[in-house]
Amino acid sequence: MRASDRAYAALREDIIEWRLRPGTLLAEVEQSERLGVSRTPLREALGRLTSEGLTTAASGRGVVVTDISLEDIDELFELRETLEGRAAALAAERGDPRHFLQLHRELLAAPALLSGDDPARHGYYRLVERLDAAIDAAISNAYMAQAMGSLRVHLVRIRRLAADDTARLTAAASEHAVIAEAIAARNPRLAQAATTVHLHRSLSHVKATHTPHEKERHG
Amino acid sequence: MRASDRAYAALREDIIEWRLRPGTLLAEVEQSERLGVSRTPLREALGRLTSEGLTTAASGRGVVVTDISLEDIDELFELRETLEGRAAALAAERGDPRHFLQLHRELLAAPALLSGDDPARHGYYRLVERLDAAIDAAISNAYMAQAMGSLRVHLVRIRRLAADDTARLTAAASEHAVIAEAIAARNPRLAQAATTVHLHRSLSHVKATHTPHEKERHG
DNA sequence: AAGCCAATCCTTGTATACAGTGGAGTTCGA
DNA sequence: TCGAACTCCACTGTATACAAGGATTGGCTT
Repeated sequence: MRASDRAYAALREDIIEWRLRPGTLLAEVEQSERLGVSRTPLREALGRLTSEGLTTAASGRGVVVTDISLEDIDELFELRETLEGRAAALAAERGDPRHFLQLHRELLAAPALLSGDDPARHGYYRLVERLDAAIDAAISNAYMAQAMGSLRVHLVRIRRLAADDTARLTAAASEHAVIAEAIAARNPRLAQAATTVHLHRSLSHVKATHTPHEKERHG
Repeated sequence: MRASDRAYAALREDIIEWRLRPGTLLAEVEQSERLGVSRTPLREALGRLTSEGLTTAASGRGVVVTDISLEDIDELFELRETLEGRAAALAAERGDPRHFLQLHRELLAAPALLSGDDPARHGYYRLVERLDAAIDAAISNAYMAQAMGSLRVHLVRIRRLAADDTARLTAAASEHAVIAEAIAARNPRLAQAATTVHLHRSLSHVKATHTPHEKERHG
């Protein structure tokens, strides 16, 4: 694996996992020494992060980790509703019903994944990722897939802000199940509506859990 | 201006203007000599182009100019309809009607821009860009603006494929005028519908003019 | 004392040298 | 004659040295 890939992956995970908090200045020499690569591949990694929006170029000082506020979350979900709503509708038109029926069944059984001893909820999130991937594959539109992919980077970052308690994840699983069912039934309008409902409930949850911490300072 | 910016701008324009055709291999030394910069800034430029999708990394050989086929155009317009349709609706909800009324008036007068001696249609395209910018500003959503911006890069590239004759541009101007009027009237559904109509007619025109040349080879 | 200017330092931006890997071409064997 | 393997070359990937620019801090002036 290339050194620039390692630096990119390490920095990306540090930002997503909030080990590098918004506003943190990433100086080239500092980070290159920390990650054990030279400045050249590190610069490439920073360039990729900046193009994704995870970092912002600060003229003359370096790059800083991009801030993500409540306003950003509203904007992010507005775009998300636009893209994922349409994606669900297109998947309903084009997808293989059997595939989504299978995902529907697994999503109905998701509470079992949440009750077990899996604090990081890997099993659950993996199932949701499979639904996303199935929708991506069904619509077979590279441009749309790329647009949604660049969105998901920021969403994973937000996930860390929300207290994803078992109650919310159980509800989310059933919302996902409705989406999968609508796609399997080849009902585009229902699939889009179910996606809209799910996203609004997710957003409400994030804002409800995050607002109390709003006053804490960062930097 | 930085050398990497110059290299980026030069390569980007070469690709958009079809001076560098799809499939062309961009070797680092070759391009760095041609553009008069060293390999380091050139690599940064290539990285940016690749993240935008204008070039694709070919393992071990370098980067090649991304192909853009008729299928791509369908996919591109599918995403475009999703994003721009929603953007028009949001602009109708949030924009300043006076601003869009002004654009509406100018778009009605657009045929005058097309009849004059301006072979590159700069005046016309500038007016359309102002409408795009006004919609962007009205929705005030950085994520959505970025998504639409990355789309427009590819659209400019396609524009070169279509024979933008005066007849089509005159029709397009009147379609744009309808969109501006709907936004000014604060009618989101009409704005979205007008955008859908406009994009479908644009797509039909592109496909009608491009299909005859489909068989020509490139590389 | 406050504001402005200048100088210095730290930072990014660029060039180039070097290493490693992948590909293509050629040659040998079946 | 065709296929496969090996070798060589060219290209990318990385490191480092150097240059240039901006920001910050100190001193000077008002």
